[in-house]
Order: sequence, then structure tokens, then C-alpha cells
Amino acid sequence: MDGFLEAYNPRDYPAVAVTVDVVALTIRAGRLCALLIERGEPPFAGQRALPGGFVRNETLDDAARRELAEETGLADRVHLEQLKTYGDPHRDPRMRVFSVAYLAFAPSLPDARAGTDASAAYWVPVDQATGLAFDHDAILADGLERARAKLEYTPLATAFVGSEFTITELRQVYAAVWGEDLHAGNFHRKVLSVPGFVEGTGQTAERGNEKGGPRPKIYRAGDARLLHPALLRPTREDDLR
Amino acid sequence: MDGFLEAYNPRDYPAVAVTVDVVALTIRAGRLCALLIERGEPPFAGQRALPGGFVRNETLDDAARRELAEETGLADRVHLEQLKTYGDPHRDPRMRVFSVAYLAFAPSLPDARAGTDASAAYWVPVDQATGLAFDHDAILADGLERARAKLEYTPLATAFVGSEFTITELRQVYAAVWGEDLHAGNFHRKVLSVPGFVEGTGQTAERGNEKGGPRPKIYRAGDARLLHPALLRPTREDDLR
DNA sequence: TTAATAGTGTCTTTCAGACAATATTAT
DNA sequence: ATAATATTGTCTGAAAGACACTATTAA
Repeated sequence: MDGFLEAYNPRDYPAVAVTVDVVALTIRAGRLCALLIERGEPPFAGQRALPGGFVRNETLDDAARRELAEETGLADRVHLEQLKTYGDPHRDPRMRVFSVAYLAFAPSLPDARAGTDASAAYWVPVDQATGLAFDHDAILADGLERARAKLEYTPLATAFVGSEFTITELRQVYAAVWGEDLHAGNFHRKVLSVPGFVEGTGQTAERGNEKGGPRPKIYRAGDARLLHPALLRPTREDDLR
Repeated sequence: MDGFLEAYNPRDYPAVAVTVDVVALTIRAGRLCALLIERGEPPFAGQRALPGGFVRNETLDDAARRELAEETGLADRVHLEQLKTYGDPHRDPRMRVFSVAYLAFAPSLPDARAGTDASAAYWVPVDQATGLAFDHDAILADGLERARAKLEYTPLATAFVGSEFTITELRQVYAAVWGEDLHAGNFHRKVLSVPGFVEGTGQTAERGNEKGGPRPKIYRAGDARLLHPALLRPTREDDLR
């Protein structure tokens, strides 16, 4: 960082731009979905991409929150964290663009709306979110891996459900994000045994499951920031080497 | 990302710069140390800072590796990963500068050398690495927390030692990074029980410890990319809420 | 009545951590 | 000889995962 700025004249260098792109995830109908926009202009016109935009005179966090709000309306109640920065020289064919990617967890939301720039915005199941513009396939993949890992040792699964929820809803979040079913009984006991993960409301749901069964108890998110002990994914040997 | 670039003229916007800054960590004499440079020019002249520099026509990873090599000579055998990007509007008083921070783990190295820009470069114990220029105190703190967490579930402690090492050396890495001693017997058994963490060489050290004791066996890093089960830090209750 | 679910109980295996024991080596 | 260390052994309690069981509710 030293030296160059003293002699730095912006006009001497090729222009660079900095954007934020957001991997926004939610769960709809039991499936993990990502927010995508449809590009109206070249390059990649007509192709899908992650929502994002130019960073203005604001912090990076604020830029990400603003972009997300433009597409979803909702920026409160959404967990947002920085993911990674992508800056390969030719990731954008027009000029050098650095993209600071963010990861967002949203509860089930009304349909997305088109932002100011995008011609359309909608939630897409992540296994169908392929062929994205730029390097957005890779960004999405990194976001998914981060999300899967974060469910293990943080209570962020609660960011995918409403402020009040049942243990079964929470389990369905894990199942959707990890892509595999969890044993209902063991999951139930585990969640209740982790201090601060959830706290009871004393209330019970109006009805049981559509297919029958007792009315479940209703919980709120607790005050834990980390799960201890963690809720580990079933291990796949291949991931380790 | 959509829209603005079509109408984007660099001359219409305040210039921005993108740099990389590196949190390079090593262990010297049993203490965790960070690489710092001394700034020669204002702002923050004479103050210490993280090594870093302007991103050229190269990937971000390459930029970080180049900057690190300028200060340490050594870029091989160094683990390097992206940490986080810092872009608050006024983090640099002169202009808008986005810094992509990297985290590096190096084995014990010869003294650092001054890079092209810096007037001096040296390893400083992390508890004495305070009062840095810009927002580098915060970047260093984020890097340390990442390093501490990574030792738990990855074999990256081996990046701090030579290619051949003893279990005791590995334990001293954990002790230095986590800032607390570990029980020698339990640590020993634990490391050997995690598949792929270390593999024996069949060799034994020339001598035992200076103060006596048997000659320890010598190990190499194994092929695991993740530790399973993980080697968890002693829990501090406060960290959880 | 039937079938599915919420929630609890039990058992086995694994693992972390405390502590002890033994053999080996530098001084 | 002494003292420190490397390595292994033993024990206890926590926790994960498999499985079984009960009570409750929708259809």
C-alpha cells in the first residue's frame, strides 16, 4: 500500500470498477432457491445473473443491503455477510471489474420484483441456477458451500424461517440446504440440547401437520451466536481429502 | 451489475483504487508473529502497516503472492487465502481505496527484507502489533480470528512448521496461535487419531529435547484437507453469546 | 379407523479431557 | 542421579446416531 499512491494519478491507469453481487438464498416449498435477475443488456444479454451493482459513496455492507432491497423490497430480517471478492482480469469483457460478493439468508418472501436495472428478478431452485453470466456460477457455488458450512456451527438456519417456527420447520431448512434428510427424532433432541439455539414460546401451533400428527410447539431464535456443540453434517469421506 | 456499465464512463466517477494487503503469520521462538512494514511516506509516515500494494494486470491471488514475495523472498511453501475486503469510504484519507486482504501462513523464515516500497519489514509478535496505519488493526484482528478458527478443522497448522516435524512442534503451533497450552498427552493421541492429518516418516529425531526426554518420531503432513473429527479449541463460554 | 407426525426413551459407539504410568534422554 | 519429555494407558462423561415407542391429530 505504500508508495504507489503518492505518485498515483488515476489518469495513468486503466479504469477499474468495484461492484457488489449478492448470493441471496431462501427456501420455497422445501427447496433452496437463489435470487437471480435477467440481464437486459450485453454482454450476456438475456442471460441470468446474480443481482448486484456499482458501489457508491457508501460502505460495502450498505451497498449490498441496498442492492438486495432493490430486488426483494425487504432488507430487514435478512442476514447479510461478505462472501469473497472476485477480480480476475477478464471476468468482465469490457473492463477490469472487481466484485465483492455477499451472502444473504432470507425467510420465505413474496415474489421478487425487478430492480431499477434488471428486466426481471425471481427465485430459482439452486440446482437449476446454472449458466449464469460472468463468473457467477462460481460465486453461487462458493456461497452455497459457505451457507452449508455456516449451518453447522451457527444458528443461521433461523434466518430462513419466520420469527416463530417449529422444530420441524428448522429441520426442513437443514434438509433443503444440505440436500439430505435428517432423522427427525435425533434432530429434535439435538436442537433443544444446544444452549441458546432456540427458546420456547410456551405456545403450540393451531393445527398439526396436514397429514396428521400432534400440534407442534412453537419456538423463537435464542441468543447464541455459535452452536456448541455444533450440528455437524453427515460426513462424506470424499470431502476430507 | 446490470445497466451501469453500459453508460459507465470512468471519467464521470471519482477514481477508485484496489490494493491487496497481506496478514502474514509465522511462529518465531514460540510466539505468533505478523509481518509488518514501516511506512516511509505520508499519510501515516513512520507508522507500521501490513505489507501490500496495488493490484496490477493479474489475479488477486497473484497480487497477494507477489507482494508477499517482495517482503519475504519466499512464496512457495506458503499457504495463502483470501480473507476479506475492506472498503469504507474514508479508510484511506486520499481517495477511495478498496483493499482485498489475504491471510498467509509461513514456516519460520529468515528475517524479512524491505520491499521496493517499504523502508523496513520485520516480524512482530502479534500482541505488540498495534497502532497500525489505516484500518490495519482491524484487518489483523480478523486475520488472527480466521487463523485460530482454521486450525480447528483444517490441517493448516502444518503450514507453520517445516516439511518434517514432531508432534510437539505441531502442538507448539496450536499453543502459539490459540494462546494457551494444550495437554501434551491428549494432543498427541488426538493428532495421530485423525486420518490424514500427519503420516509417519519412520524416522526419529537426532536428539531429544534440550532438557532431556526421548527422541521424538518425525512426521510429514498427511493428505487430509479437513480434520475429522475436528480439533476444537477449549470453549470459552463468553464467545458463544 | 388409518396413517402420519411430534416428541421422548434407550442403547451403542465415539470422542474429549483428566490423570497416571513408563521409558528415554540431556544435563 | 535428576529432571524433563515422548508416548501410551485408563477412566469418566458428553455427545452422535440408530432404533423403538407413545401420544396426538388430519383425513
